[in-house]
Amino acid sequence: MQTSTTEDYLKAIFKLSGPLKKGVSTNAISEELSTKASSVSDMVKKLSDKKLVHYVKYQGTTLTKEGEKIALKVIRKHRLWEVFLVEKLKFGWDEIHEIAEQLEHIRSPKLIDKLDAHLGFPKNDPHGDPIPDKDGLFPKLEEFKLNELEIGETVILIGVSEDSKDFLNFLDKIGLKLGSRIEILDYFNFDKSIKVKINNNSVLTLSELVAKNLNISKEN
Amino acid sequence: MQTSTTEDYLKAIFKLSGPLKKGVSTNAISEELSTKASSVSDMVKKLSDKKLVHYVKYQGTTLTKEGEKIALKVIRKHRLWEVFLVEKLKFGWDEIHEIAEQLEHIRSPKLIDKLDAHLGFPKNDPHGDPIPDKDGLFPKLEEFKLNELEIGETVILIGVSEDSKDFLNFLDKIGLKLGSRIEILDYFNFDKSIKVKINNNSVLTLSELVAKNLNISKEN
DNA sequence: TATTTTATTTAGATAAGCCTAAATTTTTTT
DNA sequence: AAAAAAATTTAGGCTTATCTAAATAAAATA
Repeated sequence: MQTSTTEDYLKAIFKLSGPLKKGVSTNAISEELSTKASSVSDMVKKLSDKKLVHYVKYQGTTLTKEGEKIALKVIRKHRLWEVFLVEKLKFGWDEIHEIAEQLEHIRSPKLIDKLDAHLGFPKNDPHGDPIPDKDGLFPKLEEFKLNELEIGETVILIGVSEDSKDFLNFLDKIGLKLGSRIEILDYFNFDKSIKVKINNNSVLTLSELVAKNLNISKEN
Repeated sequence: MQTSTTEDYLKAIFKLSGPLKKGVSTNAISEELSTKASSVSDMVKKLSDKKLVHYVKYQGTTLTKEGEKIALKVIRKHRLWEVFLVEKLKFGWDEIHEIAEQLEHIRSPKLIDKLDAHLGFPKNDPHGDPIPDKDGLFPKLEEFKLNELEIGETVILIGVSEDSKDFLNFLDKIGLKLGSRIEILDYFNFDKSIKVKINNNSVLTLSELVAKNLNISKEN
């Protein structure tokens, strides 16, 4: 049975890993949890002993299957409690985070299932974030094509519908990878090309053909 | 800001002090909290440094004003959460104690006030125990023990003084619930057992131990 | 490439709570 | 009142999670 500190670490690592499950730096964790890097070094070593994370010195940390399972349970609890605080207790959505940070550590599977039922099995928390189900699965992401969006939206690349070498090389060249953030800047009707900003960085224009082959999703 | 261990100690001392605010022995505390006497010795010394208890070596412990204030806040939270678990989440009254033991440590004055309102400002928890108000005051109500009555009287079960699973299961088995009507049929002096009729229905004999742990009231 | 800067890890302490074993005080029994 | 028993406290350790300061590795820059 893990401590609530362990749960906080796993949750932080999950959050920082992002959709691509990238390795997380010691400094990033220490900032997220407001502790010192040395404390994090200590702790990830211990989590590694418990097989909750993969950790190689100087090379960042990722969650194991088991670690992710725990993280998702905590996130589920956090978000369900947030729904409770807003829907039932009439809190403002801006004052619930700290309270949910405490409630998320309450240990009782039966409690969280009953809470879930009491709330009508919500799919999202008051901030719009998805609530993992009992098995740690997020409600399925709605997939879009890049050319089905509005100007101003920001999305994440989650796949491609075309896997020719040419196409993949092209994506590589413009710096688009799975998990890349794409912001829609403009849409040119005459040839249906789309001006985008990639990873808050380079700005370029994608042809309709390219846009149609990018599978994207709103952030999770 | 006190830790949840501190809160557990203060709550235990409050409970063990009884209505006469008697000094509490180290052993009694260690038994209540399932720790060793030596740990309690350590701890009460620290609580004394923080002015939460009066402690004189070998002479027992009592709460200070401040210590009692904190204890009452924790008890208030515990009992309000118990109401929530039974009324809103439909838990059985015999399965809520452990969960409330955790919830009672959640820190947020606003949360507990909103919870109180959400529940309709209840005066008693599901076991019938009174809930202290925001200022730590108990609602005044006339309570009796079952073994303090005359033959022929009829009363209502409003609470229990013992919440072990065994006891609650026992009550369940003989059909005693909060609100049950109990008629005193006979009183056997030799072992102080009491013959009663429950809900105008079953007739049985309750031992002195059981009788002492039933809180009853003449009105409803 | 050499040097500087940044990130990370190690070493050594600390505080809270808990434990066992031994010492001491209080209470009970003879 | 003396001896035995019970209750309590002290001494010395342990674990978790934290910290500061120093050492080391990696990355960035000249």
